[in-house]
Amino acid sequence: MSAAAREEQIVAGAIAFFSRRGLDAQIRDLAEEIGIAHTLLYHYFPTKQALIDRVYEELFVGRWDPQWERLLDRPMPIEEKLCALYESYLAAILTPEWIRIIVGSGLSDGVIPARYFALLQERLLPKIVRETRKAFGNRSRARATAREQALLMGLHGGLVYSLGIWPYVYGQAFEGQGDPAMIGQIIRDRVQSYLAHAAAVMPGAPKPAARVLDKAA
Amino acid sequence: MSAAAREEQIVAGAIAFFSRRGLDAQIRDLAEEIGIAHTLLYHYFPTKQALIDRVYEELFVGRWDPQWERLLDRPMPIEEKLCALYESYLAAILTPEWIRIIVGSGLSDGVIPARYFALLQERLLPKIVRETRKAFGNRSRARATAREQALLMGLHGGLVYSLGIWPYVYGQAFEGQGDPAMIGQIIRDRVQSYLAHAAAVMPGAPKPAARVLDKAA
DNA sequence: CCTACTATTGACCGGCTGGTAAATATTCTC
DNA sequence: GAGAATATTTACCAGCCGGTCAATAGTAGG
Repeated sequence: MSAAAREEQIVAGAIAFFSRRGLDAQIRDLAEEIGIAHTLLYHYFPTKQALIDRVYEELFVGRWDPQWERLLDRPMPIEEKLCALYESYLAAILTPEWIRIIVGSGLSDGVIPARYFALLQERLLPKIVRETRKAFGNRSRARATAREQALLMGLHGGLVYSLGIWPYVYGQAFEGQGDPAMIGQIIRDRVQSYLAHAAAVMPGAPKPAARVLDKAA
Repeated sequence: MSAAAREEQIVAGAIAFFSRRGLDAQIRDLAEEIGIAHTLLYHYFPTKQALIDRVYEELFVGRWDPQWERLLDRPMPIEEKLCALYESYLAAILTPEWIRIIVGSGLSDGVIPARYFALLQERLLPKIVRETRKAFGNRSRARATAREQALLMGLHGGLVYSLGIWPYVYGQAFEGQGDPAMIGQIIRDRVQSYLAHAAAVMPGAPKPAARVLDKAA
């Protein structure tokens, strides 16, 4: 087997293996799963950490799509924009490998989430807040308020949690899992739910704690 | 030191230790942290697993509050009901120990989340769906639809993710962290966002994919 | 005090861990 | 097809892991 092909096989095997068994799992087991002696790994990667770094590159850098940032600048209704963004974003990250490895890394040394969320917080989230404001006629360029951030994290986290962590970390199935149409419906519902309350948390919004639904109770 | 006090000290130490280092961490390190020989642990717990089981009891069974189920039956506006429920529920679970240990267990054998979420899915979530329907005049007793479940998981997951996983698993601070007033505000915003779209996903709701905000874009 | 019980410890075991060193198998080049 | 380069393996090491065992320190009751 050629060196390049072997290396790819090792990286692919490592992604599958570490996502199932955690980054602390033993490289001897990984080697056995691939069908090689564990020492051969050291021919391609100097240490276990180097292999893990390579997994990070493949999974988190490699799956980041610069289109996501540009998508928010396109002239579309805000709801369509957010739905399109999350359809594309979630399609990239909602795999057992991505979810389990970033969560596992968060529980251990946390370097992977630290690097990844710096990217997310810098490139994507502030832009979403700004576009949300624009959609409601709010031209403010001020930094997102705590409430705006929290509401957006509710949208973002709600999707990642229910479609990623829930099935792949907790092993809980949900109705419609694996059905792209249902995923699209869930995204749309969550985006609409986000937008329905977005205006209330923007800077200069009236009556912060108004109970909008008393009449319905 | 009395046997009972020593045992409590060990359990408390184990909760703090395992939450920081993961359930795979070595009991020798735990013993050193407590200030005892690691063999003394075996005087109080026959195996490492027995100690972990005890941690589960203390943390997940011990913190479950039967009031949560009853709270949903009280005659209050739905928004107040959900805010009160999540204030109390999140106060119990939003600690590094609770969050990190349940997530860590999910990544390894998954027995703790399996047991815990069975409780949640049986005792709390269906009742929330039913109360939400009632608040909007929908008397249906049918099982929650996939969209209803997903929207509720959006509320639930959005809160757990942004207030629990984000800080305690990913180590990302958020504005207002540790401020009870801000937590209350975030809960209220998320509950209002949930309720604002709840009617649209109930059984018999009109126009599933209507774009409610086109005009705003 | 002495005895019996229990809390606590140090020494140790077998198996596993990341990593090294050297030997062997394979492939490529001329 | 010889020789060099490299892919791959076998044998090994030092340290760590959960767990056992027997010895010691401490304490409560008579």
